[in-house]
Amino acid sequence: MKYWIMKSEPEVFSFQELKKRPKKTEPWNGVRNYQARNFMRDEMQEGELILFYHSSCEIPGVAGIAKVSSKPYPDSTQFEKKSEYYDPKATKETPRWFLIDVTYDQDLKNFVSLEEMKKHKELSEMRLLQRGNRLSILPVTNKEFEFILKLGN
DNA sequence: GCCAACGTTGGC
DNA sequence: GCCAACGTTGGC
Repeated sequence: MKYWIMKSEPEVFSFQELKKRPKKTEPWNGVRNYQARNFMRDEMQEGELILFYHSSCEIPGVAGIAKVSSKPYPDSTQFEKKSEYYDPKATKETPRWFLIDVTYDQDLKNFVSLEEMKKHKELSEMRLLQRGNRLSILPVTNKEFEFILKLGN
């Protein structure tokens, strides 16, 4: 069982919007970074828990808990000419971009801000907090996950 | 809006 | 295969 953190700009797609989806589920499309793709395609397993992180906003931080809810499959937006995520080098025979579905799991009582996370030495090794890190999907250790869950509840 | 850090592209 | 130029991310 692995744990993950996935970043989303709340103005584009927030944790609250995920919860409001009819099936509380959303395909995590638009990822165009190979490392992040590889996590989705090769490592993420159905049922694994995700810290849903809000980035590029007034108060960045973890907004809630989600879970992986599908096996990997091709991101359909790569084939759509009108999509901002269109990739002319991708074909249906050899798709380049894969994704998994993400489903709402649980709310946190409190939003756990980036500022808060930085205060705790228990989280000092988190990849999210290392400088220069820009990956939108990152693994989180069991201890880090539990610690953040505790901060939020 | 700035800028550090990094990923990607493309000429050679 | 190198590497400069360029683009993007994301906190501040």
